Amino acid sequence: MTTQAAEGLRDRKKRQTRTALGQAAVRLVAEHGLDHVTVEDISAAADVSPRTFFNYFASKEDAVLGPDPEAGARMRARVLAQPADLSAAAAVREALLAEVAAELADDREHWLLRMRVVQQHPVLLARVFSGGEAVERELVAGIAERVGLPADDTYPLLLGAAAGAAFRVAVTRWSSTAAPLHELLAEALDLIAAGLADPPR
Amino acid sequence: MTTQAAEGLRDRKKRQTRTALGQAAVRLVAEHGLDHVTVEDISAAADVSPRTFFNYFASKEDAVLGPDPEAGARMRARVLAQPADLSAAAAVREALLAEVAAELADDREHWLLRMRVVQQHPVLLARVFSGGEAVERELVAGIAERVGLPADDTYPLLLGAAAGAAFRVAVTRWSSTAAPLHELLAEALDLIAAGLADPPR
DNA sequence: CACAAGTCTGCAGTCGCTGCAAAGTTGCAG
DNA sequence: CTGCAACTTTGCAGCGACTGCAGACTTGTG
Repeated sequence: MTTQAAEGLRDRKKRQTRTALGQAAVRLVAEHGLDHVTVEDISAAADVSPRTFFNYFASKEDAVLGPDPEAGARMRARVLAQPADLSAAAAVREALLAEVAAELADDREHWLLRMRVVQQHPVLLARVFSGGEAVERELVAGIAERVGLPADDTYPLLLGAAAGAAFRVAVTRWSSTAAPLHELLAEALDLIAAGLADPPR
Repeated sequence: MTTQAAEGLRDRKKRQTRTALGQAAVRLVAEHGLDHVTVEDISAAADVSPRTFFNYFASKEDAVLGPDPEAGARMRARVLAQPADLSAAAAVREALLAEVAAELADDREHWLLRMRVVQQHPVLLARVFSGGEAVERELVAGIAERVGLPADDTYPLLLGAAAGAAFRVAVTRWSSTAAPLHELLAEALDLIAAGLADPPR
């Protein structure tokens, strides 16, 4: 998120390089498509050697998605911070909406562009939220803690996976409508909370 | 599923090669782990050239997962075949349970081994069911048709994604319990149908 | 200023994956 | 059963992702 004040030259440079790579990746992929952009291109645009690219990201896809290692911890904290009278599902709903809002407020341009890239490359969709990623695992841990169940119980796993599904669907739909993302996300989460009952005709 | 009677030598050989590759892939990966097995190893075990491997599967992962191009159509048909008085969510529930039962009955050994491999390699988990795969898209199409909504409406997309999530969670849990898969799957689907309400303490 | 620790880079190599064209098989019509 | 058309297999050449290693360079510290 926002940059810490007390950090040396070294760390600042690292951060700069990382975001330079991430932004170059998103921009180039948006322009030319995922597999018309090589790691070499991205590195060149960020003015580092291709080898250095892999010191920052494990794969080309990671550079586009900008993993954000703190996102998991944030989601976990958000879930636990919701009022105690909310059900777990409602807490996850609020946490997710808040996270998306915060993310959008922080980095708007880059985030929008990234989402646009993702919806053009479904390969990436699976990795955005769910898929054994650290984010979902942390979220599941938060849910488990909140409801007092082990993290490998069906309920937390499922609520976490369902939240991921709602998020992906919202992003997917977002590409084909004019509606703002948070509305689509809220709609999806509500549908799930209603047990996916048949929609009104 | 079961092999057609009327097919020439040519097609039979193709089918044989495909399953030989698939089985070799699963077996070797189960023994040595996903990235200690090369495409060359798999091809050698199936007694074809590495180049031929790629005439059958687009990637090493595909060989392990054995995409089954008909699975999507089957799921779609199953959803539409459920009694009309069932809600869409219930129809999906029955369809999924039936598919899993049929799959297990058909190919038991190979399927069990494959699932075991998957749970050891979370990278594969994302691709098993969901993730922009053809299966989920067909399922969504079936749901959409059943409820009379366009296939890019939130409801069908979400129900399809939720079914995928339930499936993945069931497989995940399956690895750490003694319970049969269909029970875990039913439990997960029921939880979703209940709107993921807080579990009883 | 010197030294430890960390970072960047080039190099060499493995593996996944693709296009192409030659060689081998199978299906079929005559 | 022969010869041709259609299809499959294979080798080859090549790109690009990704990794380990070791040396050069930079930054933090006493």
